[in-house]
Amino acid sequence: MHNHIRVLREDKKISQGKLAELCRVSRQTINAIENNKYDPSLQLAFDIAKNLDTTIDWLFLPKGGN
Amino acid sequence: MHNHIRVLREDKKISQGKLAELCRVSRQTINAIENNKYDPSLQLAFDIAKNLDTTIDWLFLPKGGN
DNA sequence: CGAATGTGTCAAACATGTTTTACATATTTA
DNA sequence: TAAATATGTAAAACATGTTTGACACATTCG
Repeated sequence: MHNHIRVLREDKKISQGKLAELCRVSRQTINAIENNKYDPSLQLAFDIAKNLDTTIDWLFLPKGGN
Repeated sequence: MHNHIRVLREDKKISQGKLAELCRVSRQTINAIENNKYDPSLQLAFDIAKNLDTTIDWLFLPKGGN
């Protein structure tokens, strides 16, 4: 699963730590997701999308196409 | 997290077992998700949405609004 | 330069999602 | 009515996601 978090986050000029705080998760979690270490939970995916003013369907590109 | 899986699945007249097979997970997984025992992984959420011809953002209603 | 901020990473512990096997009960259909 | 199909549920094992604390390195800013 690929995602567009980093670009959008940098567009909004907020740090991984700030996004983590907005989503109420640790900074390591955001970092791991941006670097494709693992996928976020569905709830966290919604939180990230919301805080980056977009939708899950736009932010994430599932394996196997959608 | 609430979801509209059951209605959509019944609209398409497929069983939990059939949807499970299409999504390549066990029937118990689909059953647990329909009955809000836990949320699917992000990848599985995409697979379910795809097989029900809809989007994650339409299918799932995250806790805390979106 | 030195301090502060941002990013990458690691390990251990803990939380959540998924499979398998199994059984009970209901609903449909031959 | 009997057989087949569909659903709910449970426990154990296993896989994945998340936290905490820690450290390294780079970049920015006073």
